[in-house]
Amino acid sequence: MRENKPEELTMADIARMAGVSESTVSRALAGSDLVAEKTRKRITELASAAEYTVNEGARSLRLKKTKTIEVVIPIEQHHRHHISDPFFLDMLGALADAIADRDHDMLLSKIPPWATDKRSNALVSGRADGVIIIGQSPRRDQLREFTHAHRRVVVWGAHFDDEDYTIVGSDNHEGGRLAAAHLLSLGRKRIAFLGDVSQPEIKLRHAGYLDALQQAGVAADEGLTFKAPFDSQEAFAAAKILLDKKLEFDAIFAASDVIAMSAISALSNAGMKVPQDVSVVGYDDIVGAAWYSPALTTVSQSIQEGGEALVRSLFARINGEATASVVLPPKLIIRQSCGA
Amino acid sequence: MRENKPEELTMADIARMAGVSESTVSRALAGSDLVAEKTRKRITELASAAEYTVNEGARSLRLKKTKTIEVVIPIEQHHRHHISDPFFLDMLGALADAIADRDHDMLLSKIPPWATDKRSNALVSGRADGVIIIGQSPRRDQLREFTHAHRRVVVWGAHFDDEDYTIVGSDNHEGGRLAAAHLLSLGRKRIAFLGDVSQPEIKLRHAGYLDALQQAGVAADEGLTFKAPFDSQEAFAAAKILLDKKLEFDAIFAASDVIAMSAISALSNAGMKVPQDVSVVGYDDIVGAAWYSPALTTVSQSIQEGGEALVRSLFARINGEATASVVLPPKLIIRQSCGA
DNA sequence: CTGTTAGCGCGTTCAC
DNA sequence: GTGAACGCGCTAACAG
Repeated sequence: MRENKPEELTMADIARMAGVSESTVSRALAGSDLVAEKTRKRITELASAAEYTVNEGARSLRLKKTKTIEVVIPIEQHHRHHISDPFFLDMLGALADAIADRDHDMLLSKIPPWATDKRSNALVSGRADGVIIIGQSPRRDQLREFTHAHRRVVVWGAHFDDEDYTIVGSDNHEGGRLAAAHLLSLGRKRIAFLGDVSQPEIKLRHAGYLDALQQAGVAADEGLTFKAPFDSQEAFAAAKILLDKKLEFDAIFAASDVIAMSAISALSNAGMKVPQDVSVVGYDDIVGAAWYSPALTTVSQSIQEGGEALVRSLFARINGEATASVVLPPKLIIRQSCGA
Repeated sequence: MRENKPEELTMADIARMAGVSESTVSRALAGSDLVAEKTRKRITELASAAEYTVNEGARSLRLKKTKTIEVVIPIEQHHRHHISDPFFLDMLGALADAIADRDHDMLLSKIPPWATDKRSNALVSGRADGVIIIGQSPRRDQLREFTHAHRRVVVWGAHFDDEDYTIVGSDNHEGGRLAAAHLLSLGRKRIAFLGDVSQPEIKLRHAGYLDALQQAGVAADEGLTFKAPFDSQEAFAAAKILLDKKLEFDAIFAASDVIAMSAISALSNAGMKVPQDVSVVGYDDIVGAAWYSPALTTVSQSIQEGGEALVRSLFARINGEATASVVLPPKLIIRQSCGA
């Protein structure tokens, strides 16, 4: 196996080969017009022939820019079963595109930067120019402290009036309202809510759901709200409780598509039909939603735009500009799980 | 908003504050025992009080090690619909853990390193110490050329005798055999195959399926093999073709769980029951598989171990050790979609 | 045990 | 237009 080691080639080598100084090579490769057109051409050709590439590390050190963005995303493993909501992969894809478009690298981390037990904060250790955090962590205070201490940070999550950092996210309250309103318009009145309201985004979706009920003059039944975590297995369990308690209900608003699917499984195992017996609407519009059986009616978050907005805001902050939070409009996608 | 800028603190600053030389600070922070216990303690405390962190960029330049691993993963968007097989997220999570365990960073890229149109190869531009490539690309020749030119690379994929790079993956042939054998043991004989056999891994699963048929003395019907891509939408369409052609079949072996789920949707839309009318087995054991309705019988790839094996092999190669490819044993997970 | 010196690979003044 | 010198922040070799 032939072993090329072009990585050992340095700018000085190219300079020597071209019979010019390092400075000239540097300028030529940077496309500076301070260098004669013909020498520039000669140098660039020589460099590419030698498969030379500038050492980004050295360049970063000199320029004090790493051209990399850190993305912190809470993909965690639970026992043997992983919580792997497709939402995260979609978001990751969107971010990867937006970051690559700006010619930067993406550093992926599962651990929030304030958890200093492992590697230190990428921002202060000079490994990244900015940080995107997906989701307000369970420890809100730590997130707040971090965003206060560093300006090159944006976060994806729910909007609250008391947060003063830049946050990008969809209008969860409106999303919840849309879902419940749709269910109500179909004549459903006993709508169960499945989702962990201790999470900011879910809390807002729940609030929107309550508002829709109120607007429709339908009394909300506290007993129909289930604090189900974003985990298929436990969502399934929660749905079973709903059934076992023999509560009267004709619809389910699930805080995520994964929860919705798990609930539908539980229902069908119990012999109940969706949408005939109960209507179900999910949240996220993950890929599987359209091809589930029945196809899932759900609230779409336009993750693509979300990722782009996050990256745009972050670069603005890196450039010292002021940024406002952005609220993306959710969209109700009507398919078959509601029967209309 | 108070703006700390600890990132501007340099080692020289700490040295000055402590009244020692930079070298001593460097040694102290590195935990070297060449420095007196008490001065070391004084320095580390001073540093952490000042919220100083070593600049990793400068350190990398000096050490010629970046402590970061590039992961190339083909998460692509198709029109409006993304191909986001949960498999990738699971793999990403496993890799993130294995890489973090070794105190390294993870650079995520969607573009293979040989596509030089955008940023250059992270390996030669000194942004990463090694590369993990998920999946043999459609351009096998480019992958081969790349692996021949660089030694610090491992790839996840299918094993073929003619490949001479280090490859980690599960035994796809055996997986396919397991799935088909299970179906046959249930008395199913007309087993359709749904999967894109132009992909190496799928091709092997198909071969295993054919072997199982032969071992059982059941004639394979070429007409039952469908070249379905790994995309929910198109898998759904493929399943419909199967139905529309009114082919006689009593089972489906799908090359992925996503395909299996799509197929089940198509079947149930057509009024066919799973597993009563047709048995279905998938591949991957993604999270949703267990909570799907019916719960999916599938072949599990133990992605967790796969990720660990990839990283272990890569670090071995980085250290100059020779590495052999590793084949992980797949496991049949029996649930309800086969009726047994 | 500690300080001094040197240089990792590059971009950028400032001369010529 | 081009080159020489300097330094980004750090670690390692060499003295002492």
